[in-house]
Amino acid sequence: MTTRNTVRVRFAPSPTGALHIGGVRTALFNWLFARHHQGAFILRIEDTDQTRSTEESIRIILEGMKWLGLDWDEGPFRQTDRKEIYQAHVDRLLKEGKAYYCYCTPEELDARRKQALAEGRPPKYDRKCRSLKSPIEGRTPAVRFLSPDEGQTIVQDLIRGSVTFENQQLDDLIIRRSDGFPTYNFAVVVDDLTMNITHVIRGDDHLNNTPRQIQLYEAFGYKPPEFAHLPMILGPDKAKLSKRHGATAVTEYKDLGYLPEALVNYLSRLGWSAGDQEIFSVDELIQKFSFDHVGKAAAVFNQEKLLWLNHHYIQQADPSRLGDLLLELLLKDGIVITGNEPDTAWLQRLAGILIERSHTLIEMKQAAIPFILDTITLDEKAKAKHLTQDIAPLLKELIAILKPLNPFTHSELEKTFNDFITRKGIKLGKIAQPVRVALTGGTVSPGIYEVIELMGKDKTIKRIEAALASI
RNA sequence: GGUCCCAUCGUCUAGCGGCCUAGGACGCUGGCCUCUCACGCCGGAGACACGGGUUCGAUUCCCGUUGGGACCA
Repeated sequence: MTTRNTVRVRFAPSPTGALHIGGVRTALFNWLFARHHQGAFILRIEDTDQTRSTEESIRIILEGMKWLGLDWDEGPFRQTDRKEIYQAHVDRLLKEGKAYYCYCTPEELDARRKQALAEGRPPKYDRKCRSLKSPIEGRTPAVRFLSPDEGQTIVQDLIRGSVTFENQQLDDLIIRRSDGFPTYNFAVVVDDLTMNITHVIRGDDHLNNTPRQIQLYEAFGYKPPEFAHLPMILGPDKAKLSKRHGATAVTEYKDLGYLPEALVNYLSRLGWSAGDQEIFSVDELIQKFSFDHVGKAAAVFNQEKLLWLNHHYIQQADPSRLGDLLLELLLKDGIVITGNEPDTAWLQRLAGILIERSHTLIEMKQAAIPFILDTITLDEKAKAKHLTQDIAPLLKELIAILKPLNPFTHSELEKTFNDFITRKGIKLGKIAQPVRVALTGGTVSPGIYEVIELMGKDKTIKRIEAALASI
């Protein structure tokens, strides 16, 4: 193993809420890159904001990652466990004269900023405290990084090429707040360099933070890692994706009946491509992923396409898995009671006939209900249209024919129905639709023979009788 | 406001100077199939933001404009 060249990447979410779509995409690209290069994927929890961080969020994030199959090799590390490390690094910069104490209060800073603006000067920190000879009594200082004020800092980005920042534009970053906590930009650098991260892959909302981070690496005498800033994911209104755009948390997608592979496939194609290919297995993604084909422009999240992919993966899914997932949802809704589960093989067959019409597992569950429940309610419109007086005699006759039918199978049913309509001189639709309404309550269902076969003789006859009674 | 980023069909994207009368996918739409709805199959509408350059030749390179976005404040 060539340690020197081993790729090490990390995903570093803040546990201040659910695991969001944008975060998942960042995690996914990191993970794909790591797996592609047989490197390490490290999970780090950025929980220094203790007022907003919760254990519950951490749990939800880990659960979401597991659900998607994004396994990590190291961690989860927590920033709150690493306070001494940040402290040591602050001390080092202080000792080397690369950082200094700042006693300015937010009010003072704000006043001077406004004044600078009013006088037409850039609102940059004026380094007032740098020349301070002794501490100001009664105040706890923050620590600022003494950043170079000449020259340029160039970010070499794997996606964007080189991006140049004038050092003059960057002011002396606070690295430790007066409450003793390290600031975000500082903690990230200390973490990434102590964890030997080789590639920092994150959203491009961090691009502007990058030059100051590079300066910190240099102050510590380290070579900065490679950077790759991914384009943002937007809502349909082209604003940054947020809660008001509907479901944004991974757990919501799970609850909505999406398969993890659909979400992974969809997200992988948001900002990345491999020619005309749309469908990718995880192995293919790992094999084909590279930054060469990651785009620069932000991408709008498109529910419809996700739905299409979900449908695709439902159709591809293993029947036993679908049966299990279906059962899980039915139990959750109390449609099926524990201890009274339907036969596994039967459930799998049921799932099998429902997949064509199911874009989500929830749709599948809905369509499964008439097959499980003892009684159903007929849709009023469907009933009015198909369960009419003139149909009643036909249904009665049909019951008489079905009762002795054995075996009660698709092919036998098809034969029976064909004989029946030939004898009656009617089209199949004339009888199939009323039967469909009687059996499922509505006008939409899988093929009528599939429905009848799976429902079984007893239920079929009972329902047609019930429908007749309601006419 | 300052800094930085971005710009191909409604959306995701292919395109890395001539293969482009711009390809694929979702969505939309016409038709076929058909016991309903779907699935599937066949077809259609639909884009290089604008203006300058560079070049024999620009979607592709450069500059500007416009329009989005992010970060900081």
